[in-house]
Amino acid sequence: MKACPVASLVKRTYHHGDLRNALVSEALKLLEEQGAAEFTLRDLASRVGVSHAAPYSHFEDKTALLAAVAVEGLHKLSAYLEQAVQENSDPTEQFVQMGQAYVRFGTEHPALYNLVFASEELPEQRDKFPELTEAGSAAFGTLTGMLGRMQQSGFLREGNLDGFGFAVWALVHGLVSLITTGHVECAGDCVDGEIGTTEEAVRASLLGMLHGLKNPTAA
Amino acid sequence: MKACPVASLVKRTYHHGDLRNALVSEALKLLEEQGAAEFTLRDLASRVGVSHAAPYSHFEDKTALLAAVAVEGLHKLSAYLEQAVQENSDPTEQFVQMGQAYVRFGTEHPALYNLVFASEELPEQRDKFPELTEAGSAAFGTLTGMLGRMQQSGFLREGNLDGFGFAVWALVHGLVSLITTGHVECAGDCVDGEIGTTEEAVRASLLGMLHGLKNPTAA
DNA sequence: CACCAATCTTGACAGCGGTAAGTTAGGGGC
DNA sequence: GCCCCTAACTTACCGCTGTCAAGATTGGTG
Repeated sequence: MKACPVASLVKRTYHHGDLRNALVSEALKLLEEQGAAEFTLRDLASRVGVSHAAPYSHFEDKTALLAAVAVEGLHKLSAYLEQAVQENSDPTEQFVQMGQAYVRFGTEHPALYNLVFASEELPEQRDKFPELTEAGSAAFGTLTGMLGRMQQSGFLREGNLDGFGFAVWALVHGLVSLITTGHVECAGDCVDGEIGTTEEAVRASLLGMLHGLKNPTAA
Repeated sequence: MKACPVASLVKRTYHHGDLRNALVSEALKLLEEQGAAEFTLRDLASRVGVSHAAPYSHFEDKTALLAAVAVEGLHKLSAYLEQAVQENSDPTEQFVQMGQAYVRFGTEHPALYNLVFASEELPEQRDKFPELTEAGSAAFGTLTGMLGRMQQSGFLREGNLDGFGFAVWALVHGLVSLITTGHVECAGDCVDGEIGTTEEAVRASLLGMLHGLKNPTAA
């Protein structure tokens, strides 16, 4: 009997063939279904159809496995952001749409987002996973790239680009975090109420920040 | 022998006398020393000098214990914010100082802050712990209260107060989260470098957001 | 003084991440 | 075509965790 070279559900053999990728992609699914707190190596392994110790042949650690998943998440996030750049030409709309794309990614994949940005263990081991830093810098670069073009065209005022990026990133990151943890509805009853839908509130926040970064002499 | 009515280190008796408060305050210390991930009920119990199951006489759950700790954290945060209001009269400075006080609280007590705002289990069980919602609303009220006074004096433009508060809160929350998780230095090498210290970057971000909320006809 | 109920201890359980030693089998060298 | 080496996988185990049940202790009330 031939071994199945790619991950599939037909007839497991002793050697899986592509366990590493199967683990990462199944972990992504698992994170969509449940939170990161309930995420278990043993559960993941049994879903892929291997024993609970098999992942240790491909990952040093649970953290190392999660780091690989986080890299995938960052690539996904970058795709969201790039799309917003390409679909809009008007600078204001490009800015707002990118911010909303960021928030959309976070709210559509809360566990994955939390893993990437709110987890405590990944940052300290970041030097062990250079891919993680690369993918993060790429996403941040998409943001500062857009800001740079807006600045060069005179739409944004002078100032350090990384500083602008930091402020914008903090805003959208905070929006995602407050929305996904459910802190929005409770402290003010503002969402879907007085200030309209969450999306409108996000747009308003982004416009506020953009106004602070704008070139005052521009239209 | 008389029992010691307050928590103390002298001669444990079978009945502690004030175990509930002792657990909460020791948990606060423990969170200062180590992250929330390493926080263990058994460790906490042994530090207080009781058996590992003793906390279950006072808390239904580990989550319930953490909820009580989170309430304390929110009270501390409120104190930080109130202080910023009382120590500044100039509206711009009051706004910036409150934001910086928020960020200072988060960076000085990262594990406690994370427990309150980034934890995944507390929100879903918030209806079980009404004190948690109350304390959160109080802190949010300090923010919107300040914004309301600034709006009434004409310093801020018209608009929904909760919406403004949501935007500002998201910004400072994002700042805390990015700083404490260490995502700032890596993606842009901006802190303590090109854009100066973290504190300056925080101030600049707050000024940007404030500018977007200002009344354009004001000075 | 006796008893009750709250408090605390002891001991157990399942499930977790991680390790060590043994088993299987794919693939290169002959 | 065969052998054997090694990577991949399994099984069994460890210490740890949160949680529960049953029993021990005792302050306070009648």
